[in-house]
Amino acid sequence: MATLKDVANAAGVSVSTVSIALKHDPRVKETTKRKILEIVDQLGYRPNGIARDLKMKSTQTMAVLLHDLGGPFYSELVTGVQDVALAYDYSPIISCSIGGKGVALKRLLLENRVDGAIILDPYIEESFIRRVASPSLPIVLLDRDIDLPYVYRVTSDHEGGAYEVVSHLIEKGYQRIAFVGGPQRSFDNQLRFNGYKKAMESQGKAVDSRLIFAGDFTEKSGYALGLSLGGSDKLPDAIFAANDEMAIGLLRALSELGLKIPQDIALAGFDDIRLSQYTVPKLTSVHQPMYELGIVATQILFRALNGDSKIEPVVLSTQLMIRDST
Amino acid sequence: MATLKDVANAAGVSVSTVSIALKHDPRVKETTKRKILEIVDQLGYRPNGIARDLKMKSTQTMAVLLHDLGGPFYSELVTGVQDVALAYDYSPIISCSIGGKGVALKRLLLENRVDGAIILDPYIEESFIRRVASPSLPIVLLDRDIDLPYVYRVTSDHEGGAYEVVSHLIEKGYQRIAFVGGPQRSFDNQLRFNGYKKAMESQGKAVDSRLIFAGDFTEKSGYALGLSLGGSDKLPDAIFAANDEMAIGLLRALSELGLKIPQDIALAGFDDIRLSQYTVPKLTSVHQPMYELGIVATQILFRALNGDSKIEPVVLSTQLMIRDST
DNA sequence: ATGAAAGCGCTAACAA
DNA sequence: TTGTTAGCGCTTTCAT
Repeated sequence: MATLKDVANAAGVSVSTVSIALKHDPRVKETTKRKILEIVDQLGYRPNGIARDLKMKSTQTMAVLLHDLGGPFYSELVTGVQDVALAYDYSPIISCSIGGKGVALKRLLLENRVDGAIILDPYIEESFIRRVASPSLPIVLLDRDIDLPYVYRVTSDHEGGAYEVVSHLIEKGYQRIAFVGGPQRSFDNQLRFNGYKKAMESQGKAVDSRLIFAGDFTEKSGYALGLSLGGSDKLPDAIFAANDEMAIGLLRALSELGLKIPQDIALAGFDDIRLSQYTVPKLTSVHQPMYELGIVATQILFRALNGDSKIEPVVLSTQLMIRDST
Repeated sequence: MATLKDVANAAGVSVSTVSIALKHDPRVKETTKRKILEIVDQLGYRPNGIARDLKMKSTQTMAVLLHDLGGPFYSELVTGVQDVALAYDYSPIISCSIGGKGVALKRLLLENRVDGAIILDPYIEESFIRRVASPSLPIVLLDRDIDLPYVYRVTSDHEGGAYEVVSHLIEKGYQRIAFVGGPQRSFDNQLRFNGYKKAMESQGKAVDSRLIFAGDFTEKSGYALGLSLGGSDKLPDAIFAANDEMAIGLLRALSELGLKIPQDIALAGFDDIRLSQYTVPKLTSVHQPMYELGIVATQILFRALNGDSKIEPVVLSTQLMIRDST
């Protein structure tokens, strides 16, 4: 692998001349520059970014840490991130923690291989985030509620979205509206539950604990719950599932039990994953602005990178997608 | 940011002692080590990976270059990559080219920021790949047919999968089987067409050019084609779409036209995306072994990284998923 | 217009 | 058991 020095030697000039010549610095004569470029080509010289990063103390790279790539919105999120990063001449690199035992995490964040990070991963521990966040490594945290220095927050309005969809159910005249939640410790889930609760209470409906069920955000858990629910005698007349995966599981189970949706029981989800437009009936859901989330998160990261530390948490509005299941 | 030197000074020892102490090298006395560790903690010292990479001329990092993350299989692929990479103590970093104008590509591959790469992106140009592939940067190319030094190939058996699904249609008794293809220049598409052709010819059916249609792998193109096809007088009795997206578009269009599937017309896709299990009727498709693809690609990359350059292209078998649309 | 030299933070061979 | 030193490939200040 040819280095700057090799090029310099071959061209009969010094490394510094080559270095600046490659930046098209006007200080170097046209003729020498041309010669240098020729040799670069001939030797197949490629700059060593690592050496450059070391010298510059900057990588022009930011990490986007996702739990897994399977989720339906990551693509949109990353597109948003990229659109902003590009303008700053930064490259986002994506890493998913699942299965990686945190090796990549450590390499990227703990060992200064990136200038900043955007994290959407409920499984990365708060202690780790606390440890790595610093003025030289600001972190934007999505969908989590952790208040730490050098950590900035952006989230969708889970509570508002849930409030809206449940209000919609109430308006439609449904009386006994069940909530099928995800993991208790999930921040999103809590907010969605809060929205459910507030919507119910604002209509003078007390939250009935017999109408609260817990799944784990998987389709499977929704399916299981749907089977037991559908078989019980006191069926609710509507269900708000805290995410679409579970809603789809519920839908499948209830349909198999011969229940008509929404006539026998209405069903709404959250996330607006692609599948919800294809189920029969199409699923009412709440859309999260993932692209905007990516945009905003990245903008905030750059503000922090530029020394701005007074950044308030941002909450982005969701959008209710009314379809045929309600 | 504290450096090794800072730690050394504070501990009253030399940098090399600190350096090896942090690797738990038995050469350094327990007591000094303990003191060093204490200072490390106190100063919040974090090793600078960049400096290390420079010295070591190795990043223990590999790039996984995807076109976008929206695809349904990337998650599985990456999981496969990670499972193998972990065993070699390597970290995969993912980058998607879409929208990035190749900035990230250049930074990663051209400037030696990774030790190797796995590429699944039909839009990265051959000339670029040729330029960057080298003994010190081997590349594993997925689903492409480019024969270059230091470039190794792994692909699903697109042709075989297509052959199998079309044979299945023939066995079922369908006579006029149409092919709805993707972009002409797509390597996958060509192979799938070859499979279609071979299956037809092996049954003595000539390929009828009036039964060959071209879309662009999007649902939208399938939908448009479906509308025009469904409205024509000479409807085929089965369609093999070169991917599920188009098949789903076709399905939607044909259903809207009141055609019954598979009674009026049968339909099969390719890729086995998640959605195909949820359409009505469920879509017959061909499953690609994405996880294995990730595994095999990564294994090959490590073989190459270890100096093995005699590596034959690998083709992995697909699996026919017969569902209700045929 | 070009060169010499220092130094980014680390590792490892060699000395002590 | 610990320290000295050179050097990875680059950028940049200061001379010339």
